[in-house]
Parts: sequence; C-alpha cells; structure tokens
Amino acid sequence: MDAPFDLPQARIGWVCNWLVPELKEKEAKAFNLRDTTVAALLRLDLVARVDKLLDLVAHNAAALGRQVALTAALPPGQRAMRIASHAWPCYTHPATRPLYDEPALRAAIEELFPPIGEAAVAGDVRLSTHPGQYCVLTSAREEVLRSSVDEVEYHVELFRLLGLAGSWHPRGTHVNIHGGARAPGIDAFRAGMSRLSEAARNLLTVENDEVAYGLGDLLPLAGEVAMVLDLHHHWVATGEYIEPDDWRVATVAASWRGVRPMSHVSAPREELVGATQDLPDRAALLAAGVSARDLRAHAPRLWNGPHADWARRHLAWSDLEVEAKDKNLASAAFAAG
DNA sequence: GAGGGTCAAGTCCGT
DNA sequence: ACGGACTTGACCCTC
Repeated sequence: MDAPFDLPQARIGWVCNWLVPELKEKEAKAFNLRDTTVAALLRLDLVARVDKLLDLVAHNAAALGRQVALTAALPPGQRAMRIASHAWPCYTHPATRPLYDEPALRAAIEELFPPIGEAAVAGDVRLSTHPGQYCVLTSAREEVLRSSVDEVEYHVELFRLLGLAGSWHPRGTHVNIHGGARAPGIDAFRAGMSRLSEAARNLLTVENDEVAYGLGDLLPLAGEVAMVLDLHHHWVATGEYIEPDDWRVATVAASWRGVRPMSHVSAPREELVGATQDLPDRAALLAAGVSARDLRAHAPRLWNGPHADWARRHLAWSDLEVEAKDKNLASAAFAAG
C-alpha cells in the first residue's frame, strides 16, 4: 500500500532470451543463461556436481549482467526484461538443492548476483520472472503445493539477492504465475498464497490463462494480489479485444496499488490467419476449422498492424512484455513500430 | 562437429 | 485410462 507510482515511464519488455542473429551459436551463448538437468548432475560425483554448478552459476551471472547492461542501454521505453528461471540450475529439486549449501557455491552466488541488481536499479531496468507450468499454488496435492511454494520462494530469493525484495513490487519487480488447477477453485489460490513468505506475497502476480483461470475468474483476487493481464490468452479464451478503458482493466490496474502494471502480448501465427492485415477474428478462424489449441501458439513477431496498434494502446495504463519467438528482436520491432 | 535421445515437476483435453 | 500438448528448447552423449 506504500508504493507511489514509481515507474511513470511506459515500457516494452523482452523475455528470457537475448537473440543476436549476427553471432554464431557458440558466441551467442554468452548472452544467455545456461542450464543442466538433475539426471546429468546426479551422474557426477559430489565434487564434480558442485564444480559444474559453480561453472553454470558463474556463466549465468555474467550473462545476466550482460542482459541487464544491454537493456539499460535501450531507450527508456524498452527497459524491461524477464529473467530466465534457471539462473541457479536445479535449485528447487530435493536431490540437488543441498548442493547449494556448499560454502563455495553459496559464496559465489552471494558475490556475483547483488551487483547485477545494483546495475538494474542504476540502469532503470524493470525485472520479472515467470515460474513454469509445474508451479501450481491451487493444487489439491500437498507435495505439489509444497514444491510450488518452494519454486516461488526460489525466485524471491533470487530477487532478494538482487536487492529487489522486501516491499511491494519494488521498481515493478514481480514473480508471475498462473492460477493453476481449475477444480480446486480460487480459494485454493488464497490457501496457497497463505503458505508463502511475506516477501513472496509482495512480489507475486497472477496471470490469466486460456483454459483454467480467465480474466473474469481472477478478478476476485484483485484486492489480494497484483494481476497480470495476458491480452493474447484473453483473446484466445473469448475472442475479445479488450480495450484500455474497460472496467476489468481498471480492476487489474488497481490491483498493483500504485505500481505500474505489467501485461503480456503476443500474436497468433500468421499462417493460421492468412495474408490479411485485418484484425484476426477468432470466431471466423474457429468456424474455418482452426483449432483453439493452434491459436495459442506465439508468432515470431507482432506481425499484424491493427493488432499491434491495439496492443500499443494498452501502454496507456500498463507496461507490456512481448512473448514472441523472436524475443528481443520482436520487442524492439514492436517498440519501433 | 553432428545427430539423436533426454529432460524434475502438473494439468487438461481428446481419444 | 492413457498419450500428447502446453513451454520450446538446450543439454548430454555417442559416434
């Protein structure tokens, strides 16, 4: 409740991967975070496991530092990015989590990450994360709920080391998840939230999806958690091009309590819609035999002019993360358009 | 270096 | 009841 409107600048953000088409694949790796698998780690002996994680965490800190610097160098209206979730690989799996108690690994993390947060603040970069599909705060299964809480708290710990946790969405920082399982209902989300730390509840956001929890399903939570409006998910679910002056948008905006909201935008694949530059018509596409499932897929770019113009109007009240296969290239093109 | 198999996890939908 | 999709690759291993 304390935060002023601390980010007046409208921003277009990019997500997870920084593409550099002119570089060879190997060189481009320096710009992005690496990962490993639990199975691969467990095939190693104990010393090699820690060594491997040390190597990956050092690489990821360097890559994240580069990404923050690149984003800080963009015009003010493009200084927003989503951090890939594998900054600390395998951190939340029970079989590999204890490796992170090794003093050398812990020390490396505590040394390498705080300066990145300082650079983000100094460079006016808004940061977010988006835990994946396995993070389900509404799950009726205790073990799933527990691992989901662990997953959220991992992202919060990352932001704590970056100096961006502790109050309500500092500088717009957020950890964004979906509602999750439909059957347990919205009260299960409240129950899941009650298992989170206060720091986590201050960073959490909840985003509408196409299947389980749409915009209307989430609105009752607006007084309890900040809401991310995914414009594409809402279109896939309803066919509606929701407008910035809609009352539901006002409710979503108010859920951020004075911090500038974040919303998501993406476009359906061009080959499903055809060569037209008209606004894609969901009902007509479905009638023509296109499946709702296919409409969910993200196009490489925001390729449709009227669609991009509609999305751009939402910058009046919210920042926008562009979810597109071309990543930062799509965000930059959208910002330039 | 290339190619093919592997990868922790949940939920929903179609068959 | 079961397999595939979602996300969408990137990594790992063998040759």
